[in-house]
Amino acid sequence: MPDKIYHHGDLKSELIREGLKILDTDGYDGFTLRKVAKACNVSQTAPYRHYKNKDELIAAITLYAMEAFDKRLKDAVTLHPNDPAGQLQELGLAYILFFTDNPEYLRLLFLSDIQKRMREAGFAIDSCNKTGLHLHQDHPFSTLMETVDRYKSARPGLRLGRDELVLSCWGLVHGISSLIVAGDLPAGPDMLALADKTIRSWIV
Amino acid sequence: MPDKIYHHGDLKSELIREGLKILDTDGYDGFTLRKVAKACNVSQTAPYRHYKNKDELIAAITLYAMEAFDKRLKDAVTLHPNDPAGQLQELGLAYILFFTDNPEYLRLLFLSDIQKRMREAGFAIDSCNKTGLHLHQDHPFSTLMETVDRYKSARPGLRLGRDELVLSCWGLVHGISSLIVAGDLPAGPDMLALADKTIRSWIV
DNA sequence: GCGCAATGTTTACTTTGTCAACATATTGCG
DNA sequence: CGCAATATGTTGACAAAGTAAACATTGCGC
Repeated sequence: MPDKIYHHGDLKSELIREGLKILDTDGYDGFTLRKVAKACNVSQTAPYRHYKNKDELIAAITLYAMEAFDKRLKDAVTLHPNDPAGQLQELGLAYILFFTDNPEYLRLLFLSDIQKRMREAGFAIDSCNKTGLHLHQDHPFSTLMETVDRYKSARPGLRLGRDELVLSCWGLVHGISSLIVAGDLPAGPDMLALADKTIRSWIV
Repeated sequence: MPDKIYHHGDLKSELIREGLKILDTDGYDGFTLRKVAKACNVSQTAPYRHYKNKDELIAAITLYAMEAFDKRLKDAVTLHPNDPAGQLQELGLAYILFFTDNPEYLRLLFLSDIQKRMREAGFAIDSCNKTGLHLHQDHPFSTLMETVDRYKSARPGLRLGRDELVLSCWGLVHGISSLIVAGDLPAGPDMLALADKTIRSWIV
């Protein structure tokens, strides 16, 4: 059997997997189409058969990461059936953990210019309307919003409005994630414990 | 008088100013040393007389932006002498406004790989220690922490600990800023009003 | 004034994204 | 089954951009 075959078989998805590895090890700035191609044992221009250009590969990787993120959040919620407060707290921690475990994902999901284009293609929040915050269906963050909504229903006396609550929860966990990943807050178990304690103190 | 002189006079700082403009118009990905040089009317390699490489110029620009950010926060605090809650609320809004007004700054201050190096060079939080969150002196975020500390002193009965409070405030405004800049939350006056209302509901 | 350090320029090399032309495998259709 | 169309890969080449080396010009301290 030859060491090298002409047709790879599943290059399209291996490019995503290898690309993710390279993002992990070399960072966003070190991410190179040629590196990804080499990791897949194909010529430097082979990726162009599957993605129009570098940006499209990154967009595909982003989509992949987005699904992983959504799954992680949904798993967290599942841990606490019939306990809206527990769900919200677990989801918040999962949100932070996902990004501290995979720092490059945060840049991928929230910082590449490519995101703007993706959002225009359907993965977008409805533009600002008077009726409040809504998300396109199947957006990973819809999981977050639904969890917040369930929590709010279970706490009729809450002084916060629905949108204020969404913004508080989402902003808090997103901000903590960002600050840790950026290095402005120290990573490590102590910080995660503090984050957990902080989330808990707001929710309970 | 010739249209072109050999010695620019103050290239080092004009590179920062022009670089900032290019970041604004072309984004981080479109930022090019050659473009900056051209904007300053010097040859493509002239910047190398003042900065070792592209990263160092970006680091210098970042420092410049950091100072502007710090100034903005300090101005916000000054608006409410002897009113810790008002200071905190005003600072939170200023934090968000600064980044929604200058979206590229957020990437600059929190996303470039260069930041890691800068933090190692002194602009760093003390690595995680048991005694809580502290910042290197003169760090822009020390303004935030001091404001939080004043607020906490004025609210002795607060159930939140000091570190939880810092993390809450910082995380919240940072998260909201990030989500708006990333495009996951709609920009615009409605959103800013909601953010303001949300901050206010937590602080007061 | 003169020499040296600071500041700019020219040239050239390397990496990387991308296109065009060509090669090979796969698939669908008579 | 045989072949044409299509999908997938390869090679070669070019342009943009970071950067180093060698050279040019200016200005400052003695």
